[in-house]
Amino acid sequence: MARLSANDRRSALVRAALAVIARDGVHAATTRAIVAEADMSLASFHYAYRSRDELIREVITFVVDQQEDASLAAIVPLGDVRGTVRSALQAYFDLLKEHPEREQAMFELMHYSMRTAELEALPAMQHGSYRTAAIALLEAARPLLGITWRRPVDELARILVALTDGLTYAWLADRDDAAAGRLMEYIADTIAAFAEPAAESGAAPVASDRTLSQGGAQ
Amino acid sequence: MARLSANDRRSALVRAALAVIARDGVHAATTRAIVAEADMSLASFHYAYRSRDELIREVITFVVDQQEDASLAAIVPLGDVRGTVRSALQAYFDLLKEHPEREQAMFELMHYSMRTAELEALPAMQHGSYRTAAIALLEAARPLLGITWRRPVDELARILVALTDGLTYAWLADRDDAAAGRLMEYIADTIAAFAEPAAESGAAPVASDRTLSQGGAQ
DNA sequence: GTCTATAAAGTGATAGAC
DNA sequence: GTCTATCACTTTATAGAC
Repeated sequence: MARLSANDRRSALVRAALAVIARDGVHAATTRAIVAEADMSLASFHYAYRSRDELIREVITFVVDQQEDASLAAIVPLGDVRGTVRSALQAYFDLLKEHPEREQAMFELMHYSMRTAELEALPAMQHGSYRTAAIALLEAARPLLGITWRRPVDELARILVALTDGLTYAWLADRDDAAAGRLMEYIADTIAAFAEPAAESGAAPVASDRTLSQGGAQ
Repeated sequence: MARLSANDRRSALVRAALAVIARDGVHAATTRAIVAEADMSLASFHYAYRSRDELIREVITFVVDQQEDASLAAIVPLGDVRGTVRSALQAYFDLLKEHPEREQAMFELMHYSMRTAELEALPAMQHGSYRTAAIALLEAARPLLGITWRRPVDELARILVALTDGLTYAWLADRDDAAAGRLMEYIADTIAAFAEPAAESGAAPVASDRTLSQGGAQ
């Protein structure tokens, strides 16, 4: 095996561990499976990491930090609130369909953290980073669409995250694309119902949308 | 150890396994931990079950069946749709707060099933049983409150289950009671927005409620 | 730094006495 | 039926040669 710096080796092991966890689950991510994935010897693992737990801890902080950046914050305003939310959801759902194992791995890693005293704080941090992404989406939409939100953005973000988690879990359980589509329609409707045209603003609202009706939106 | 029938021993082991899983997680539910919990010898385990996998399979089918019965179907109509849904959610949330490990165990067992080829079908079944319970709640509310639903009950059930899953996951992650309370208020509002007074009915509607507005309901 | 070899502990499962 | 003892295997982690 080529000589790698400790940092290179550590990050290679983190990526290998993530690959194993996504493919076979947390319980299958043994040191041997991880070094096989990274094409390393078992001893090299313990040269880079003191213990398996130390690696798993770094895997979890890695995915939490990673999420902080990207996620669904890639907002593409589509004229109205409903369409904007709907397209953001579709982008997320496409990713989920393409790599279901990844989202499943996130869930498993969070449950692992909840069971590990040392990692107790991480689920709240991860959930917080999801909420941060949702807040960014909602805040970005406000000036672009010429709207304001009827309730605190933080509260709407919690609603959006809860719905997205529910969508993810439901689809992972039954793989029902059509039902997921209907659920996304509802989510777009219910979020749009919290928007109202901004009263006074330099930018003209791009479009008004159905902010009051919800039941008949589909 | 007293002599037990095979059935008694099997159900004792299922209960012991559930206790271990709730307390320490699925990965900690080794045959030795389970027989210690049940105060049995290791050999007795293999007298009752061919393998550990066979027990875990029975544990999962047990919790799925159990859920089919009880869950949140204990409906207490409270005059209007919003209050009825809100109180059902509160009852569920009180259970969650009292035994967070149980709900966590459910999630872990489902993820375990998703990773086990033989148990692949169970997550869809479990999710289906949640939806069945939600349908029962929505159907029971209809005549009691003199309302009809604007959309197919199955679709509303999916929304309600997604929101409940999201609520559960969020609270397990951050244990924020106040945020969970606000989320439950929203859920009650958004479900109530799908109700409308029944047009023609023998029973008089108990109360009309805000079926059209949603944003200002809180 | 990287390897092979191995220690030490835990796992599911079984044999055989009673 | 129920037990103790043990097998065969896997796991994390380390020792020591190179």
